[in-house]
Amino acid sequence: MNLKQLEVFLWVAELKGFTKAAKRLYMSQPAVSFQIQSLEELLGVKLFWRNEKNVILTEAGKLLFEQAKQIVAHSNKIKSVVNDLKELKTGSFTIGASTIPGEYVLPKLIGDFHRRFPGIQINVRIAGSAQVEAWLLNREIDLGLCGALISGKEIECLPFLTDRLVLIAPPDHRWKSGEEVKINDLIKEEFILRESGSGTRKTFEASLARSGISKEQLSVVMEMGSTRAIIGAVEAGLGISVVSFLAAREPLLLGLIKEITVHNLDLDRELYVIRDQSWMNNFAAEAFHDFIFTGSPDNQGPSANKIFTPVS
Amino acid sequence: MNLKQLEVFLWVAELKGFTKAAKRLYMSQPAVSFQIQSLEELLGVKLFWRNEKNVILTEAGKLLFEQAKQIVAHSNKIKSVVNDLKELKTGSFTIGASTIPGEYVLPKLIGDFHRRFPGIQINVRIAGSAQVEAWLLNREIDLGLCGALISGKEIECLPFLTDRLVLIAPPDHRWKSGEEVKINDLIKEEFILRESGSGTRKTFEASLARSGISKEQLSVVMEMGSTRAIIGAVEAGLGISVVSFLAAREPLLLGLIKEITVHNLDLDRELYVIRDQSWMNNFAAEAFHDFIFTGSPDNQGPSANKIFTPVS
DNA sequence: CACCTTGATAAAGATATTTTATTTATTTGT
DNA sequence: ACAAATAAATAAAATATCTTTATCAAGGTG
Repeated sequence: MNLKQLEVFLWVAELKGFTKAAKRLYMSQPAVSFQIQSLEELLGVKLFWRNEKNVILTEAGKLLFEQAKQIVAHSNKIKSVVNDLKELKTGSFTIGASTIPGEYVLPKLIGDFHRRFPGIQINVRIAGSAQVEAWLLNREIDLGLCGALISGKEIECLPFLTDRLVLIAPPDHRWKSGEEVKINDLIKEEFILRESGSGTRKTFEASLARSGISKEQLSVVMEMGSTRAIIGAVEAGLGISVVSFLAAREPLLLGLIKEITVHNLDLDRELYVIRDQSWMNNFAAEAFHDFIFTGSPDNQGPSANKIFTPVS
Repeated sequence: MNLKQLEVFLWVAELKGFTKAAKRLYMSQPAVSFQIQSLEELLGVKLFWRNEKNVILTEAGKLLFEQAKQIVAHSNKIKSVVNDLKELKTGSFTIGASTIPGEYVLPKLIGDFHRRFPGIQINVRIAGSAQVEAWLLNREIDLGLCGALISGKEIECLPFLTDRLVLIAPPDHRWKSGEEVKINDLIKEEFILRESGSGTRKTFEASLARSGISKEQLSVVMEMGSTRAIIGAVEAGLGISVVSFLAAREPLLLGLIKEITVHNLDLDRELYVIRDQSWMNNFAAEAFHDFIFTGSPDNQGPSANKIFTPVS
């Protein structure tokens, strides 16, 4: 059997005539006869009662008519369903993000994207950078947002946002807000930091190393797995810290903590979108990837991209 | 789109390989590649992620997989549904019958037929012979059972059962049960008869005419539309009548009425199956038509055919 | 590094479908 | 009733489509 046969059959039944169906289908009448005959032969029944002046469905024809309508409709629907996928009217993808981009960048991005493409379901996973990379290689996520790369051999990695780390201190710290201190002054302080291996910690230690200070010279009094918890600890006067500006912004504005500038210490760090080049493209994931750089058309890009210079 | 493409697609997806699908489908691997490519081109999406060692469905492929399974299953079902019709596992037809065959022959026939072909739905209409013929020409019924024909030009008409009319009288009538009376004796009697135009009445009048008695010579004291009602009236002593043996049999056996023989009066009459030759065949109706003559295989024909000589 | 498996591609060959031309049957208009 | 018209069937040629054989390229394996 064959969809062409069914389609021709439906039109012959609908228009009650081989010639009429042929015109409707832009084919010759013998071709219609041929399709109907081949279908009748296949099924072993006459489908039409050909007679004086009219062509009428037999019982088997009536039965087939109902079934064929459904099949042809269903097969046409396939095209539109696949098209919906291409046109981002439907679809889904999974994005993984490390904590800073996941908590401070992704929510707004997702919000804007969802407003633009309401039919797309987005699944989000948040964990450490290493886990995000593992998920990607494992093909459990379509895209990742993270602060640092580990292996990176098969992974496409594009910077999409420049974050910077800021030195924060409790409001009652002897350094004044906005004061510029020297790098060596840091050695005397007590630090509360994210665990080793976290993107933030690695960035900070790399910056110090560039300024000739080894990580062992710092006095780390506490390690915490959550940037928000660290900020809370700094607020409480337990020590000072270096955290992503993205996370510190609100407590800074509220005066719960203060920012200290360190002379000559470069604390900028890129945030990256990562993607497995060797894996297939998912329309929605690709659209989101583009969206990260271009932003929504009806909304001049995610706010994070405005605050920090977007990097193509 | 085309069912072949979908079928090949399903097997490639199922077996996760072009070569494996090719073997399963008894075709060459390039033919499989061709079908998948043409489908991908048609839909404008990649359906498989072809890679080292494995072939994996893309998102669009997964979507298509679900739809294609249904379509292919549905199209396969068509063949079996049509086959059920051919094999009389399903189907329906409408039969019309005049009162005598409809009430005394058809019930048993239908019962036997239904036992033999339980999937077939039978619709029955009962009315006068003229109405049955009109229904047939109007194509409202597939078959008809009746006692007499009117036009008959386009109608195939086969006798399937010989009925005979019997003269019945009340138990207390002066004629004795089984007594043979002369035709002229009938003129002195008071008759209760079916209406003019009914098969029974026409047969009776035609028989009388053959014996030289015109219908005006009879004294008809009552006309009734129902044979059963006539028998009741005869029981009650309102007169005598001539009715189908089929209808009179039970009251005769119970002694509620008695049968009188009329010397030299031929009251046999055929019952006919009628069919419109110029109309299409319905599998179930045709099977029933055959069944009327051959009877059920597991049940030596309908009892009516045993009591009266069946006529081929 | 030779060898095997898997899918893609090209070109020839085989099928299937469509068209043009014609036939048959029936209907319609005069 | 007879020519013209309409509708479907059929035959043969033309075309389109699908399949195969042969071959290639890439990746994995012993």
